[in-house]
Amino acid sequence: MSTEQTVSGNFLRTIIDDDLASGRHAGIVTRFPPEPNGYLHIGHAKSICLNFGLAQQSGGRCHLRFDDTNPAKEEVEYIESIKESVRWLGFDWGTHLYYASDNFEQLYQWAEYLIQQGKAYVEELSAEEIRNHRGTLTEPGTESSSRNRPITESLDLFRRMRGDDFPDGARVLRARIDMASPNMNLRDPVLYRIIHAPHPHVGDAWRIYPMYDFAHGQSDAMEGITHSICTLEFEDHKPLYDWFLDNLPVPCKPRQYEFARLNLTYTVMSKRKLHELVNSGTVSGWDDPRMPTLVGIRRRGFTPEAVRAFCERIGVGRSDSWIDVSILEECVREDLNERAPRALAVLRPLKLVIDNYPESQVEEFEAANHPQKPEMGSRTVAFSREIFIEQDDFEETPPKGFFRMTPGTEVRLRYAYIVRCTGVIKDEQGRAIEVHCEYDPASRGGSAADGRKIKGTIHWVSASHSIDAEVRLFDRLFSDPNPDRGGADYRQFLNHDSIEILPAAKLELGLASADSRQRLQFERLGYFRPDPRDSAPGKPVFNRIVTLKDAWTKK
RNA sequence: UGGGGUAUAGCCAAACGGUAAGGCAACGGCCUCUGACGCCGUCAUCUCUUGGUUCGAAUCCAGGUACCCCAGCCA
Repeated sequence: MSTEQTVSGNFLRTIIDDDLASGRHAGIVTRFPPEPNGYLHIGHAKSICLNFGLAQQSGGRCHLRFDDTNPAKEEVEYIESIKESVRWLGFDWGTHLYYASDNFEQLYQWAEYLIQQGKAYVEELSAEEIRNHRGTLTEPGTESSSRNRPITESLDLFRRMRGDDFPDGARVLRARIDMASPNMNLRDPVLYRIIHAPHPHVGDAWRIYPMYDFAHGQSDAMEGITHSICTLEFEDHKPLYDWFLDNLPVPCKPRQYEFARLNLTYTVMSKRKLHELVNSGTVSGWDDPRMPTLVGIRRRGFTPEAVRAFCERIGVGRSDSWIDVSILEECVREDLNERAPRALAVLRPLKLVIDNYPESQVEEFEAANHPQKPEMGSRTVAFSREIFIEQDDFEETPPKGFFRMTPGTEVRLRYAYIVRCTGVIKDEQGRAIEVHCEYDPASRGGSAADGRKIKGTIHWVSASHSIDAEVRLFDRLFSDPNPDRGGADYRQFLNHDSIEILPAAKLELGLASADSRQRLQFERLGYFRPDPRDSAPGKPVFNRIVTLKDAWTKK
């Protein structure tokens, strides 16, 4: 059934396979149920890949359902962005797009049904009073006098709640379960509250809105969901989830299963904190390339393939886990190494003059677009007497093991010639501003005529055959692996060097017309792509997606 | 302190009573016109801990310990 890639089993896969094998279910139906109150992030990607992936692998289907039960926090903007991000990740819900709000009438009827059964009642205590009645983790709650209100009275009150007879907060509908339950969720949870706010999907049709607990399971049931997969913190809600399904005439009984949410190092994932980063101007927006949002990593240049590979690689379990962000970066490298054409670019230019090269001469060298993939073709790059090399590739007094350019030794200019450094010109501060060298005319193309081995190869760009471009380098948003650690203010761990803008990098000519759909490897530097928002025709602004692995600077 | 969870290598994660998969990282080596890529090798006598059952335990039982979640009219 599945392809050659052996997907290692996880506990959810096992449950589904068993259910299929035992005939408990003829087909699998899952759902991804975001609340449209913010943008999706990499943690959601894990859930999306899980839900859609599990359904896909078992020939079932996965629904996209908006859990839009709280109009005070939800917006159309988020609905659209979420749809866009799920599609970008590569998943298709087909015709199965749902909104919990489309079920409001049925949910309302079911709420009346519970009242009639004596299993729900209208409460007039304030939020604070309800809290005080709830008890604590170790002490049982106390029943409110509303609990024994006659059914007809609750029914009348509930209908008046719907009919807009009360202001926000004046009444709620509660389930009548057990104020002494050790599970706080069962201490007569609130089912409906009054909110006077326009709803992003159903407009002003309602004044009362169901709580998550009253909407989620029933919506699952109405959609015929077989496996309702959510994160661990909802485990305590499962008895409530089941209570509704057992006490209401629902068409089927989905089962809830929980998995551990994704935690990524050097970032934050809570919607509240992401909102704060955006609203405080710490980042430029939800799609800032440093953000863990899907719109952010998309703009940065990560591919959906890489994100999916990441979700596959990290696995699924029930123990709290912290995934190192370098695993995500490695997935991006693996994907881009295969498909990104190579190019030459110098980020921090240092002029190199080849003294014995004819003043006005220009040569063209052939450069492979991918060293392992001749089918990706080649291009020509212009070479002349004055070129730019990377500042990091020159050291007047090199550390041990350095085999780039240094006075007296030879180095290869990729695809061009072998040169020997003859000297350096420095400014008053002692910084190299111009390096001089002589080339070996017999090494045209980069290979020595006598077969001598040249250890170092550096990249370059011809001074008069290059364009200037802005290049943006991104680093982790936080300097601590876990900015949430110990309840401290995560903002104190902000990495103030998380973005570096290089205003005048030198790029080989062909890059002037680079399109934001292209992702390139700048040889020896990393993977880059033109920023889709800030690039202009003929004037790209490049984002560094991720660096190349570097065994040298690591030492 | 009530309830619900989780503990297998630096980070994830398999193993379902039969003798600790795999990935990432790390380390050593090879290759190399990208210090990239690729390739080869090394990497848990042991599964939080203490006892017990068993011919045999990461798996079963009992007791500890640590960490996470729950007292929203959020999801």
